[in-house]
Amino acid sequence: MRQNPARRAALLDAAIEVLAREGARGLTFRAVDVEARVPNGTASNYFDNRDDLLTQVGHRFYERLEPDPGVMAAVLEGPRDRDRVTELMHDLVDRVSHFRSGYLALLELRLEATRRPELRRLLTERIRADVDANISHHVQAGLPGDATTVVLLYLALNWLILERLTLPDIFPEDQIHALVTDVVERILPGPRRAT
Amino acid sequence: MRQNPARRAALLDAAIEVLAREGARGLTFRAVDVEARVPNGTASNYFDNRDDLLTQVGHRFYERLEPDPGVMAAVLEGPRDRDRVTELMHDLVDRVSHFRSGYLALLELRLEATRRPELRRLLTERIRADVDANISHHVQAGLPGDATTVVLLYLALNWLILERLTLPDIFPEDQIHALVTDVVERILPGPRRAT
DNA sequence: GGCGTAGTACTCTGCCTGTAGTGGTTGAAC
DNA sequence: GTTCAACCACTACAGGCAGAGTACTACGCC
Repeated sequence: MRQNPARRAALLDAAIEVLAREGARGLTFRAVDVEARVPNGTASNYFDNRDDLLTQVGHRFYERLEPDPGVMAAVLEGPRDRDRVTELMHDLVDRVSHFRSGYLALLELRLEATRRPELRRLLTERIRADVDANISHHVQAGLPGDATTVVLLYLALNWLILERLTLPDIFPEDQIHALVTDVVERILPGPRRAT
Repeated sequence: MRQNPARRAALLDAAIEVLAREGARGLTFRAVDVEARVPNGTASNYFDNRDDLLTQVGHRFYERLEPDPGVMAAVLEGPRDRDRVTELMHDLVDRVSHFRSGYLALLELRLEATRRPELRRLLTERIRADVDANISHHVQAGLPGDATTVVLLYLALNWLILERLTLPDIFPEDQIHALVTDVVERILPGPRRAT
């Protein structure tokens, strides 16, 4: 089992791309080797088996999603009203949508988690932490809405992104934007701008 | 190319089960043969190739999801207020959740649609029709809320179901129930019971 | 009796895994 | 500064395995 961390990370990033592009069906050691432009058999040297690979991909995904200090700090600026939340949600949706391969890979992992207990444990832990972090961050930033608000935004926006990335013609691009605004308006009642 | 419609349907139903259980990775002609308890090579005789198989699975899925007249009629009974909507949404979530293999198979198909234009066209068409039908049905039944309401319920509840089916420990079962109520309460403002 | 299909059996192919072996690089010890 | 050891990249290969597809036989229905 080789140890070179940079190479391991490169292999995992390649695996994310393969997952998104070819699906779970296409995720083989060989495909990872090719995607990472690395000699055949390299992935075999870094991962015990497919299960090991998938679990490490899960870890890697969240490693790459580590909080962006800039974005976090930006939330603390500006007003704390509903229009601000709308802005933040637009940013969020756009940011996640732009990491298309990552998002699709995560969906593949979710489906794989259905049959791999260890992967399921990992994803459950990370996603729950993510939701909790969103809630406390939202509340502590003094933004309007409670924990339930944040969870409902999480639900609706996630499916909206999924729809956008898998079947983009269901909701055309301009409608997506309007829908994000609608989501916040309906889920977060109250005045638009702080009075 | 064999024609027997009953056998074809049985093969497609088997394919749905395989998709849900083994994922897109496990969906091979052989696996379908085994699942349908049919001799090896049969699926080869019924489908040109993998693409053909997947597209027909998409058709079959929606064939099986044809409107349930009983459920449709039930909506027209009882009051037309928010509590009624909450009830209906609870029923909906439970009904869809119970067709676990179908829902998971559809998710697999969505991801496959990312790389198969024909499948994407098919799913786009059927899902858009589904959303539109939900909207007109809701409005014509005189239930409170407009088209946007229905779309937002669609978004939030779909992700809730996905969460429930793929990572059940994120939101424990009792919380799911409460969340459905929350979703309706927040998205559909107004009095609980008709006055 | 003929058409279509179920069922059997077999081959061919291609891909994937895992590993052995070699050469090179780096880092440490002296 | 030289030597040695450890690690790793890379090549090449063997073995395996499952799946696709197809001839062929048998059977039932019209």
